[in-house]
Amino acid sequence: MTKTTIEMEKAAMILKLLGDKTRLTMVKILDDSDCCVCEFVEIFQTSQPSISQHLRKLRDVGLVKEERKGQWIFYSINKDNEYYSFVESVLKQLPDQGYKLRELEKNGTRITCC
Amino acid sequence: MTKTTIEMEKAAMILKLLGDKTRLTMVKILDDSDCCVCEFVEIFQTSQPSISQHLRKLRDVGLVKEERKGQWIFYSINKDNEYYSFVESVLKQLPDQGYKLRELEKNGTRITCC
DNA sequence: TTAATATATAATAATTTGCTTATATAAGCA
DNA sequence: TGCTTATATAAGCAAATTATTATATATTAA
Repeated sequence: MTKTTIEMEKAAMILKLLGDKTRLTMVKILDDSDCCVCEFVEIFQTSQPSISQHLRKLRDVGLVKEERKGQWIFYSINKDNEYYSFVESVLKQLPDQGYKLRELEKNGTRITCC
Repeated sequence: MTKTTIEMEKAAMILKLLGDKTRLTMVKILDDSDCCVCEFVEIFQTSQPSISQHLRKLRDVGLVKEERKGQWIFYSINKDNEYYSFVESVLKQLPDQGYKLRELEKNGTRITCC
């Protein structure tokens, strides 16, 4: 175990960030596979700005990082983040969300876009 | 491991609840020892209604329970709660907060009140 | 170059949250 | 019984959060 305890204030900040269904699901999905913005828009059936704003919050604390690939911007978990192990310990309690991406593939929405 | 995964929606709800420094610290403290309201007021140096309101949120989802002892009401972790193991998995990442109660003892604030 | 697509950002509005102040209730004590 | 202490609750308010609408930027394709 590489467990260094996290400060209470920082822990509360991270938990608040994860305490939103959309962001929590995003992070859980990203923990398995990189994803681009339009896929999240499809998955959550919500507006693009809303998705972007959630991603920004995650990015602002360094939990996720972005990488442009042509027209698209892919997000991925930032394993170098100081809170990564704390976040992982939460994520591993959650049910797998891989089916959400598989649904996209079934719809053809995944390939079309990314 | 008695790990039954928690639904995403419920997980987000619990994380939001814990995503407040005061509540997170309360729960961490209660995980070690029962505590009464006036002790929390002392520890967090804030108003009694504010403490009561935080406790109510924790109680409303069944994370903590109360027991009256004469004049005082003691709060404790509700280990029967369906989210208990999820919460525990978070709490065990956090630094021990026992020193906060020991400080009260030093001040005499713990004994005086409870 | 123009149009289309993907994304970010800014401004605004709606909702939620957390604190304060005031008040109510319950128990213990003079 | 009346006073004090511990706690809860209600109402009001300011700050924070989230979603929406509008607009800007970057890339690709025609």
